[in-house]
Amino acid sequence: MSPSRHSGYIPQDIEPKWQKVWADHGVMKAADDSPKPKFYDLVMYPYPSGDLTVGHARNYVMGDVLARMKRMQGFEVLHPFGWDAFGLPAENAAMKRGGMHPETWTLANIAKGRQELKMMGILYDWDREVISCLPDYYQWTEWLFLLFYERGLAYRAMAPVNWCPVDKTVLANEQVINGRCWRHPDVEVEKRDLEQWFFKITDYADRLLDDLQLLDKWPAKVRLMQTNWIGRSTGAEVDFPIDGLKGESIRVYTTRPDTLFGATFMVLAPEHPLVERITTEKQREKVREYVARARKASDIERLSTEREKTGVATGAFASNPLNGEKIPIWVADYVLMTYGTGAIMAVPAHDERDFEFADRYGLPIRQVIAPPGEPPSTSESRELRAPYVGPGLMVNSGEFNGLDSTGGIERVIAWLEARGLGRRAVKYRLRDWLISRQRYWGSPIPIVYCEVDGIVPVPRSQLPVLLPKEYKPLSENPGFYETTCPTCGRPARRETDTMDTFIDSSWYFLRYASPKDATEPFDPELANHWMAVDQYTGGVEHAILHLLYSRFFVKVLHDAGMVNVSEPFVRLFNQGMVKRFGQVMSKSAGNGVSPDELVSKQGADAGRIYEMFIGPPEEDVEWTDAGLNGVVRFLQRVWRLVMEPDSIVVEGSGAEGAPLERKAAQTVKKVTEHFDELRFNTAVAALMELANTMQSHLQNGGPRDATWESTVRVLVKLLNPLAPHVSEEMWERLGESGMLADAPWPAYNAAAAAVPEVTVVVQVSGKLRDRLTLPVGTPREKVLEAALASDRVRAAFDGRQPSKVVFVPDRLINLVP
RNA sequence: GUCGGCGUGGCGGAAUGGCAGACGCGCCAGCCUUAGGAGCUGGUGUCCGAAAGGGCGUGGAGGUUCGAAUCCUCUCGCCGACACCA
Repeated sequence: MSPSRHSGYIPQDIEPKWQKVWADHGVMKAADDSPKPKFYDLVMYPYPSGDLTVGHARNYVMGDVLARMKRMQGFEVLHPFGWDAFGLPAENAAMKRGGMHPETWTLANIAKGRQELKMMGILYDWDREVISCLPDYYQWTEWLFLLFYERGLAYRAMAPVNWCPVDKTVLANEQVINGRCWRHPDVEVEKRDLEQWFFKITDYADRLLDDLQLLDKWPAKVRLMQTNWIGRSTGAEVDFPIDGLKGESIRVYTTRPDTLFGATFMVLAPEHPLVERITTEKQREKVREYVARARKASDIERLSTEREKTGVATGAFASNPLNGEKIPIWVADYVLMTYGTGAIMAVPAHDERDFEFADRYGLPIRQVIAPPGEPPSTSESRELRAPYVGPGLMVNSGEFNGLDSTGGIERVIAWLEARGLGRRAVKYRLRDWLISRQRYWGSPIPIVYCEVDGIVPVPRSQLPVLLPKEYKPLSENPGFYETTCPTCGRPARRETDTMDTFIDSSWYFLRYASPKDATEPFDPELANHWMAVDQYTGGVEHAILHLLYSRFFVKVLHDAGMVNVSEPFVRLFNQGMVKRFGQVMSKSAGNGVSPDELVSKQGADAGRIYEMFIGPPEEDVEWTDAGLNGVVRFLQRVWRLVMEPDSIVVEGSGAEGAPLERKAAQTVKKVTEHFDELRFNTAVAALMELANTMQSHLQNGGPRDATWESTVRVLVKLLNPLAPHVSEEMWERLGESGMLADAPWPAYNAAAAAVPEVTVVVQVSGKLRDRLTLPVGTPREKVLEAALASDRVRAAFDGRQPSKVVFVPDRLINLVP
């Protein structure tokens, strides 16, 4: 793009200049001991994939705009950046490049990414940069693992785990989507029984759920997603004695104790430990065959709701503790071993799944809840067409008949508790967090296995457990795993799994508070100073994973006395993605625009404004070159207004100055509020309006007086967070002293911004005829007088007189002829 | 299936319950130019009208209100999350 005929400004001339000035002055360095109020402005640290496009940059520009404004407003702003640098893509990329070390690839991408962010004019306190794959970070990840271990929150267990056959590692539940690997939507995960490390996030389920209420500045959607993910349900555990096995019973969990009389059979999950013991001789072969088949089936098959339910009778019976009735015990794979007790009482009349199963296998269906307003069906027949799952009146339920089912829940629980047959219980969908990964490129788990002492945590004095230089699986590297027991000194074996990278990212925001601390993960005093994060910006894809894990970490650290806050992020914002040609922008998709390309053509400032103006920040937006050109035009017009006002052709003569003054004040108000609310698109629009007003002012022959001069400075200042280079350059050329980045944000002049008038809507016969702008406090008679004086109102009356005048709320009068 | 969100010009989108369409893109006309994918000016929801002005308009149908894109009910369409969690 060539410069226009007007001299204009050339971004390539001024952008590097100011970037250097800001760096030399340490503009975004955060002082720990500042007397100013703090503002912690954080963007989710990215994976250094080497694929940074202007699409990703949009997120960082948002953070930068806010940081720059908050700084000018007098806050001590902490605006740090770092890299989520461990993880599989580095290993994959390294393998593709013939055995290159993942670290080489990762650090090269980081160096490049850092440059690209700087050329966009985005300012961070780079002294606080965090790189999760370097020992001075991951040694503290190890340290924190030990803390979790000491607090009983890290345990090793044999469990059926999700195994991704492509990545050759296990996955957390959160990383399995519809039974497939989160990284490979085409690859089904397999079930394997393995000894793995878990973090006991379920211990915190209640607090993670309850504290969501404190997060009133989070999107409701994210809170809802976390609520559903934690999935708390309340009900009762009930023991059903097994026929012929004295003293033994099957424990089930139900949320509907009120339907207990309707339990006509029981179902065990195929993996249930009692299956083998209770099955009768006659059914043994069938049951074994069924269980074997169920174990082999993938989760995708098992969890499909489309599929018809299958099952097989064990031949055994149990008795209903409430009425002693004998009911058959079945095995079916629609019951999951991983939820509740792995066994259910089936109430086909009031549960859709049980109904479907009973219907298929001809099992009895007995109504025990009558829908409100319907006569209860007296029979125990199978005539019911569909299960009724709502509340109602308890029927066929012995002594509980006639009770409302909602209250009945409590009554039945009390009955069971009094006799020791059951008890109130709370269950969660949330499972413990599987953190082991069978990969090289991650934080080592600081554990040693000794034949004598068993599981031995590596003492803190022996941290860090360093990754070996040689890139090959840790389990095939004797130099790494051969060690001695820290307790007894005998030969022992190191844990060769590494930690899920989501552990690294669960505490990085704390490390920013004291990134160079060599004695602990973070300095509690500094962490307490900077926490909580005032503004956290990142993609919705982390609504559950990262945001739930981070909340869990902070609660644990809070309990350990290391931080005061119990929630890390005060305000959360999920930005939309940038698309181009209808697809999410990325280098690999071939539709990416690199910061390089943008800066060398239209300049960083135009790009920054365009990213903010392109659409609402939370929406996905489409990048177009035409739209970008519009912003280039806007910036050149601003330059002309500020630097070359003489070049604007005057077509009128004389104009009042008052509108200019008020417009400026209103723009300050709008831009300040819109930035605070992250409504960047409308903030840009407000600045465009101001520029348009200023241009009209000159074209109409308005004076370039003191009002004009101050309006110019307001425009240049308000523009600074969005287009820092060009506004800084204009500021200097206007002869102002000091950097604009250091100048105070324009005063929020409420009086000037407020409209001193009130608008009165005049209706005649219920139809809007005119609007009058009157001074605040105008008496009623005067309002009426003004209304009747209006041409439009007179025309509506068509010569007649109003017969009735109604003053309805403040801003309206209603005239009826 | 369950839960949640969203439907406004040719396009992206504005609008504390108060003149719908700010701002920008695109398009049209004019000016300026040797030229323009540069710049400037004006116009641009739709229908009637030369104009003034008026009718109709925020997916659809009702409702609340003096007044609804906005609040309520139903409905259609799109998008997202979860999906046998007892």
